[in-house]
Amino acid sequence: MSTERPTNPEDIAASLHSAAIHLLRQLRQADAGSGLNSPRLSALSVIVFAGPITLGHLADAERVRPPTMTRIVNALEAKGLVKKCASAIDRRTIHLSATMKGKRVLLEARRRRIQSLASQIAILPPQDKKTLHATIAILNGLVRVL
Amino acid sequence: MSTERPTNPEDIAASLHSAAIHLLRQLRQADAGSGLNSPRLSALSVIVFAGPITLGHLADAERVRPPTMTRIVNALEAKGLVKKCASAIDRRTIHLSATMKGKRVLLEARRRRIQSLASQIAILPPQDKKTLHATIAILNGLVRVL
DNA sequence: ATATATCGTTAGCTAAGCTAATGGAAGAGA
DNA sequence: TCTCTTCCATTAGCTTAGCTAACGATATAT
Repeated sequence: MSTERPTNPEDIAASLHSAAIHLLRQLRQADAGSGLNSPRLSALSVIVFAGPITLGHLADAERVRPPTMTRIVNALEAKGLVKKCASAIDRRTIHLSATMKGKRVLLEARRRRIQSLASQIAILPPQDKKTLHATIAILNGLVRVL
Repeated sequence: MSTERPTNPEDIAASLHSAAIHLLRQLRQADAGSGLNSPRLSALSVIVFAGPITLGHLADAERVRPPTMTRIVNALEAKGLVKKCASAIDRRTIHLSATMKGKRVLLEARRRRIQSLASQIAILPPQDKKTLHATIAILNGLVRVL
């Protein structure tokens, strides 16, 4: 008897993993228009959506060490996309937030990424759209647990 | 009237994008045990599953330039994970394939990634598993078109 | 036979990954 | 109040990865 079963957790996990890799690899192609490379775009994204945020938390969120994030943030600041504010409460830390320019650049980059995917989703049968919608809640639950 | 609709393509696209990012970021944590960094692991993965493959095609698949892939492949070869074979047909090209050691390292790394995800999927309700299973086919179709 | 195109490599640049060490600041304990 | 420990981000210094341009060897077209 085959172990290939529709709801075998290992098979689902492997296929989800593969699909996510290919999806992001494709979507990343649209980033060339942003003028930022992947690590910078990713950091800016977290600052825009989760800011203000400390450098340590940002490094945690991006799974890199603080020295690495220091350089990335310095580059974003030099481009006028991010600003640093010292904390009045704890002067060891800095609070990072996006400038208006930074928000604009990030949202434009995100729009480019999302747009081609959205245009493909738009032509799917309604049942497929519903399936995708249901999947998102499941995936969000999985990611939170991991 | 709200534009937030369950099957609005933009919303689905944005949420899928975000979920994929978070999923892979989480899974990438398991890679530390492999002894390889992300670019090398990724290249090895393509060689194991799509090999033998030329350096140019591998660079295309990974969305980097040939000089970048040359260095990554040289490092993998130095570690005994990959071997290069000159082509008898076209002596400009080389064929890359994984060694037994390379396959072992990659499959072990992949097992680590998949395992934690599979253990979470295993405890989902059967309906959620079916939803995920249905989603994979849809996602594979989307990725192919992009 | 010659010119053009292709494949992968090398050179040289910038950026990103790391650890260790550092300086400044905050907190805990005596 | 002083001292020690811990915390936060930066700097230094290393390796690796990203790029383009140029190159040499090879294949293809004329």
